[in-house]
Formats: sequence, C-alpha cells, structure tokens
Amino acid sequence: MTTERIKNMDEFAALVGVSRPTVSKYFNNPDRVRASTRLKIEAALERYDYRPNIFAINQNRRLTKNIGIVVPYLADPFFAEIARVLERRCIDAGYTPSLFSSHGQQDLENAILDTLRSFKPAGVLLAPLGRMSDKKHIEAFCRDVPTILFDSNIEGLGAGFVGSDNFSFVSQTVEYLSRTGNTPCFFEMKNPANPNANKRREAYLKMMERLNLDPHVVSIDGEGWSFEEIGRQGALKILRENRLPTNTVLCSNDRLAIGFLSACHELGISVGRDEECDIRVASHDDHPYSRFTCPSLTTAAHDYASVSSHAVETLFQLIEAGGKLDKREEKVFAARLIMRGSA
Amino acid sequence: MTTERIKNMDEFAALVGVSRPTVSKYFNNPDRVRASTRLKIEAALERYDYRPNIFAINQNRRLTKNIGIVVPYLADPFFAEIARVLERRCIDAGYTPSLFSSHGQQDLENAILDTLRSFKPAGVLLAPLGRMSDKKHIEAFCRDVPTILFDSNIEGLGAGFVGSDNFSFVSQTVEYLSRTGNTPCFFEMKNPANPNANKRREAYLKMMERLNLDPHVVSIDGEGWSFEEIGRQGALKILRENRLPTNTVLCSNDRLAIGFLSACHELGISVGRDEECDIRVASHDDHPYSRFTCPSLTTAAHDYASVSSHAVETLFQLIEAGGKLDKREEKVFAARLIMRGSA
DNA sequence: ACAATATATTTACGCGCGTAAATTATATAT
DNA sequence: ATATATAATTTACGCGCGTAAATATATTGT
Repeated sequence: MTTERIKNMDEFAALVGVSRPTVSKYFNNPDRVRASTRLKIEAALERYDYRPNIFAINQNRRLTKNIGIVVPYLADPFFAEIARVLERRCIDAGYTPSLFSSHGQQDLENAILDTLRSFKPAGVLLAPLGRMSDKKHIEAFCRDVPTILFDSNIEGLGAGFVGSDNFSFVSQTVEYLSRTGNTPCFFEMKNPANPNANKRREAYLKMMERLNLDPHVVSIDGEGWSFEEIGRQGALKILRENRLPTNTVLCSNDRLAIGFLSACHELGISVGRDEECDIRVASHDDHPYSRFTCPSLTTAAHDYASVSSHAVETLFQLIEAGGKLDKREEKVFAARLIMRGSA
Repeated sequence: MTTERIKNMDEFAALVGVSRPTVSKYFNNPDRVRASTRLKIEAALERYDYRPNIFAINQNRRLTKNIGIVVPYLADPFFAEIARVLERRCIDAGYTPSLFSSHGQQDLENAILDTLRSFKPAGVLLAPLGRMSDKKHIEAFCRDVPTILFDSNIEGLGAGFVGSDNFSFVSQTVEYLSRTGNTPCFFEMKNPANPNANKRREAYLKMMERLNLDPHVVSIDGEGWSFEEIGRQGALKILRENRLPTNTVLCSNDRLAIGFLSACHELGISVGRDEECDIRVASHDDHPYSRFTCPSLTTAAHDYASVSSHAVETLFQLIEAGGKLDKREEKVFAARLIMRGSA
C-alpha cells in the first residue's frame, strides 16, 4: 500500500491505465470487464486501497444494492438473532443491508419507512409491529418499494410474507402436553400487539376441539413489549388468586413464559415434568434464552434457517422480477418441538 | 397533499417561489432563512411532501450529519438496549445514526469500519470487540474519523472513552457478599474477549486483599460470545467435580451467571440468600434478563443513562471541536448494587 | 431620508459517479 | 486473410445537491 490517497475513480482509473467507466463497470460486476483489465484493476486495488464513494454510487443507480431490514424490537434477542442471519445472507448475495428497529413504536416505524424510501433500496424485509402498525402508511410504502413481510403477516400488504405456521407450533405443543399429562390452558396477553398471538389462540381452541378437550384461555393485562414483566405480573396475579384452571400451562410465547417461570419461583411453585412438580409450563418460539431458564423451557422452535433464507430468496426474486410478483406469495414453515425440563 | 410528485429541489423551489439554494439552506438549518420564506417553504412541504435526496445531500457536504454506532454483538440484549438509547439521543440531536453489529468477529468489525469510512460520518460511537479487535485497523480508522469508544476501553484509541467503573462494580458486590455471608469466589472465562473482564478480576483481587480475605478465581474454558452456554458448561464441570472453593459465587458478568444458575438447577443445587440454600450467586451488569432468572439475580447495575448520555455528549463536543480533543478523555461511571434473590 | 451595515437570496460551478451512445478491440466463421 | 458478429472500452452527459462568491434586500443609526 502506497502513501498516496486516491480521491476519486478518475484518479484511480488513471493509475490503472483504463478509463473511469471501465472501473465503474468493474465495481458493478467484475465479470463484465476483460479478464486482463480485471487483473490490472485488482492489482491496483491491492496497492492503493481505493473505495468508490458510496453516496455518489447510489445517487445515479436506477436500482441500488441496498436492502432495508426492519424489525419491531431489536432488544428482543429473537429479532436480534433473525436480523443477524438476514444481514449475513444479504451481504453474501452482494447487497448492502441496513438494520432498523421500530422499538415498538408506530411513529418510529413510519419514520423508518420514510427514511428507507430515500435510501432507494432494491428491496425491504419488514417485520411489522402488527396491530400497532399504521397500515395505510405501510401500504403506501409497499406501493413504491419492493417489500417482503416476515414474522408478522398483515393481510394483503407487501409482495409476500414469510413466517412460521402458528398452527404447527400450537398443535404440537398441545398434542404433546395433553398426551403426556393434563389438559393445557393457554396463557396470553389480552391485547397482543403481534398477530401471531391471535393465530396461536385460535390454533389452541381448534386443537382442543379436535382433541375433544375443554379449552381454557387465561388472558392477562399489559401493554408494550416488556413481555417478561407482563408475564410475571400476570402469573403472580393468577397464581395468587388460585385462578389457574389446570396444572399445565401453555404460554403464547417464550418471553411470557420466562416471566411465568419467574413468578412461579417467587411463589415457591415447582415447575417441571416430574410427578412431584406442581405445574408444567411450555411455550413457543425457542427464544435464545429458553434453554437457560430454570427449568429449561419446553417449546416449539421456529425454523430460523428456512424462514430467513426463504425470506431473502423471495425478496431477490421480487427484485429480479422488477418489484412485482404475479400474486402475493405466502409461505410458512412448521415448528419443531423441543422437549426440555419445564414440561 | 397533491398528486404531483416532486423530483428534485429545483422543482420544489419553483413551487415555493424561491431559489433552490434557499431551500437547501432551509433544510440545513431552518433558522438561516427569513421567517417569511420559512413559512412559505413549510406550507409547501405540507402540500407536496418533498424530501431531499439523501445521497445527493451527503455527497457534497464537508461534514455529514451521520453518526455510526458499532456494537460487538447485537444479539446480546445489553448492547441492544444501549444501542437503542444511543440511537434515540442521536436522533434527538438532529443526527442520523446507523447501527452496526460486529457479531463477535474481527473481520466484520474491520469491514464495518471500512464501510463507515465511506459514509463520511460526523462521528462514530464504537464499542470494540476488545481482545479480538484489530487494534491497528481501529487506530487507522480513528485517525480519519472522530471516534468515541464506549463499553470496552482500548488504551489510547479514539478521542475518548466512556464506560463503567469496573472497580466500583466489583467492590460493591464483594463488599456486600463478604459482609452478609461467606467469602466470594470469582467465576470467569479463562480468556475473556472483553477487557472489562480482566479489570473485574483485578478489582476482585485488590478488593479481597483490602478486606484481608483469601481470593479464589475460578477460570473456565470457552471461546466466543455464547456466554450463557459457556457459563453453564463451566459451572456443570466445576460443580460436578466439587471444585467450588466457597459457597458464594461472584460471576464476572450476568450472562455467565445465567448459565451458572441453569447448571445449578440442573444439578439440584438451590441458590439464594436464605440460610437453607446451598449457594449464593451474584454478578455484574444488570442484564435486561437478570431480574427474571430463578432466583432473580443480585447484580451491580450499569448507569445506562449516564454512560449513554455522556458518550453522545462527548462525541458532539468532539465533532464541534473539529474532530480533535486536547487530550483523550476517559470517563467511567459507578455501579449501583441491586439486591435480589440470588445472593 | 440616506448611507452603512448585516442578512437573504441568487448565480455559477463542481462533487463523484452511473450510463447511453459511439467507438474500438477481440472472437468466430469462412 | 477478410468479413461479420460480439464484447469491451471510451466519450459525453447528467444526476441532485452543497457552497463560495456576487447580488439584492432588510435593518439600523443619524
């Protein structure tokens, strides 16, 4: 590496001995220049460490290589993890992902979409807030920017949706719990922000009907994204008032379950699948922390890998198709039951 | 809002009835145009919903309004949380933050810094990987871009460092544990990636000496950022081999402690401050999940608010000072002991 | 009311690159 | 070796905006 600093592509092209547009083509696709010139350019890159100005690049491209990734709440390790995988896959495909978190707020989700618009992204992977989302705003955004929804589906929005099959999650946990012990009741937030929560309750009811069992839904109060605390408070109340309908609890998601377990410990209620334990607790998501709870949490796991890879692949298809698909594609993946200590 | 779409600032300026540079000035600082023209522009903004092209803006600005925020591992809720707060504060100050995660990998940290360079950021808030960091690379970056380190200090790098006072953390936990029960041993990873871990061990040793107590450091194997699993495996091994020197364990950080608690539960060892419990466990960080462990975790809490606000304020000072401070500023904040069920 | 000063606005130019069209070099077939 | 097709390169232009310098307008003091 030499001491000289290259200011722009002109200067760099002169050093290489080709014209600037040739260098430009090289950066867009190294295969589209002659092998001999590619070698010359790459040799020069070794020595001079030049990088094209990212703003100038994007200003004139009809289609940028940017991809926006938006999640509702990044402080939730579940989303942090899926965002990490999505980022990785975008980078590997030659795109430049930028990550945004709505932090559970509608105005922030809207603001992010507005910002994203001026980023001229080739496409966007959006996990919407759900019930809290400004549907009109998202709809307008999707009209202009190729967008694939993931995690939470909002009917009709975006060019497609990739997520998990909530019925598969709940049917497996309900089947397992009822087969190996007592009838499970369903523990959930009263007004869940996430549409998956509603689908899970419906799946629970349908599954119980199919098994000819009495359903019991326990809905607790709480707003926002502090699910652990909401679950803990709700569980404390229910348990203290002795209002738990059965000794087997199926939580809508792992974060609620983490709170539930915390409440049980506080009240001296033992949780586990052993005979001598007071109750069994199971849940859904396979949250990164679910295997470290005490006891470790029996749960239904997302197929992270399939969801993320199918989401980016659908987006790439959409981008290549020019931003429009013939019809809105919906794809959901089945869960995998993970039996641990709690049930 | 009218149906017409405004393509550029020229078009918008024509609609307002002023020249384009006047509009440009307005967007850079609304106070630098006459009140009457500001009203005209704002009225037009209401009707036409025009936004300047973000790439064109940044291409020519000598100093952009971009701020880079880099954390070592975003799937760690601790960093997700602090990143959230930092983002918020940057936005409130009129800057445009972008968030990056090194995902625990040196090559990614380097790549992020390279990308960041072409973003021409006004400043960068960097929480380095630590021992895994490519110090030369970071040093070169800091020469070109005004950078404030946070969380992990690397001696001499960046224009300043804002973090937590590790001695304050450990002295409080050690003092509390030894005052209310037995001598604590120190549970840590053998080769911690994070420099704070080393400082905490040193603080433990110094504190034990000061209290005239026998120190016991328990170092466990493990690489990477899966601290919970590392802590769990390490604890299982130590506990099974009955090698725990005392019945009071002070973990280097909460994520290790979460793994430790998990191992205890697996082995049927009761944790808590009550007389009848087998051992006590305490830790440091006040990780978002530490209050939901079973039992809830006694820990020393970061002053999140002070660290984040001081970090951005120092960065703003640095930016206003033109990217250089007279001397490297280091500021650390004291911990707050949080007594919960585990010790 | 008039100059002197401060503040706003406009004119004019360039940033660093993408890209269509024009040109030139290379590959293929005869 | 020559004509033809094909691919690579260069020429020429414009993207949307920031910004210095030139000009116009408002403010202040007398």
